[in-house]
Amino acid sequence: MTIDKREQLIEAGLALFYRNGFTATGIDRVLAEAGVAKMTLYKHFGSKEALIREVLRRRGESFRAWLMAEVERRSTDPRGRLLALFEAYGAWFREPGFRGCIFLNATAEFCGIAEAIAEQSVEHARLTQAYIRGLVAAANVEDPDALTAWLVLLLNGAVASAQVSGEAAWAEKARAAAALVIDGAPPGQQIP
Amino acid sequence: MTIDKREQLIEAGLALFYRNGFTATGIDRVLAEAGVAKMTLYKHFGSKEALIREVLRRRGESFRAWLMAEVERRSTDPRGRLLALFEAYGAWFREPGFRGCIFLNATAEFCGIAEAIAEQSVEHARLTQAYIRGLVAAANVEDPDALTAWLVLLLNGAVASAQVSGEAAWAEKARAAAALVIDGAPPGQQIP
DNA sequence: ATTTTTTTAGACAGGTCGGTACATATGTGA
DNA sequence: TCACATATGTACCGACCTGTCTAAAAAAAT
Repeated sequence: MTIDKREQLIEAGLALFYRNGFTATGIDRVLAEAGVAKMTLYKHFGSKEALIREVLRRRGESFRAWLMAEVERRSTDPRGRLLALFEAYGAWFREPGFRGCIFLNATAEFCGIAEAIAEQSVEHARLTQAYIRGLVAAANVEDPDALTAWLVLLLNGAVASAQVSGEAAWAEKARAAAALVIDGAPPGQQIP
Repeated sequence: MTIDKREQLIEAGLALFYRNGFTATGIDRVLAEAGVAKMTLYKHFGSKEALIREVLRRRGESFRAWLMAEVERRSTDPRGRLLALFEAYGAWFREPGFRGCIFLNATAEFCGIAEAIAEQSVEHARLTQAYIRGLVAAANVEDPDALTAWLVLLLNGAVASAQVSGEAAWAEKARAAAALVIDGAPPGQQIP
């Protein structure tokens, strides 16, 4: 095969699930978009749920890679990188077709219903927070775990608020709040 | 009729839509739960979408009323009431069957798809923010709009994080961050 | 007691859902 | 050239979807 059918299914699934929701998107629409036969989907994934899981796993990988690259590109200063998180989110909110975070959306649809899918969101949150925790560690503050939690709260809040209101400016408001909690967090012991 | 059928439909719809999602919940399940005939639903609401809209409208009213009562009950001090928002949210997160905010869930399913439904979430956010704005106004800070936005971000972030992780403790983390931004916000001009 | 409104059960329509079966075709490597 | 894996189209399954219809029953109002 010149083109990997499996890949096309994941890409089509990502686009359609994100745009129209998971439950509302039928298998047939994914097949039509991917240009693939139904049996091929079930050979590769076995079920719609498994396809969704794989779509989320892949989206998590690429989103975190994108976020890290954006943060590193925007600043080299440890504190600047924390603020760069919010700038990257602002750019994300302004992408055409932005419809919130697919993991928060998946949680809204599947938490308490399809745990194997919801687990992907937990995992993405865990990995994203671990990355932010690393950025915070470089910023030398007294309580890095607390600051990490505050930044995560502001980031998630910005996503939710931006999705509901359609206003990407929530990213800048969150950035301002982040600047305040970063400065408000007492610095750790100075290295002499 | 001894019992109002319309009311039963709204209550059954709220419970089922919240627990299992909007798209995933069929009309028939709502009818069975409400103990009502199908025609009665369509006489009262005309469509599933209209029922969802009414469910959200009613849920918004009762949630905001509950939140206001909780905040007033927990503190009389202006700053204490801002923190009481987060304490009320913590109690909410710990309610059995908590599955996030039904408005954020509705936005995840319907934003960009069924605007008449998504609009209910926008309206709820608007009214909730107006209430918080009033609380902030009483706290006498220099930039009440900014503080309102920061509190909203932390509240929404707490809901999203608590839903994904299942950990209600995010409410206390958000409360700590709120205390920081409240204290970090310079006080407004003192009345002599 | 009679009229009027509301609610009922159940069948029905026209689709879509996720998933399976099967026989054919297409491409690949030995 | 032959064998093998992969992908194809299409039909099909039973279940479920929202919404409509009808004719009878229950309830409310007069």
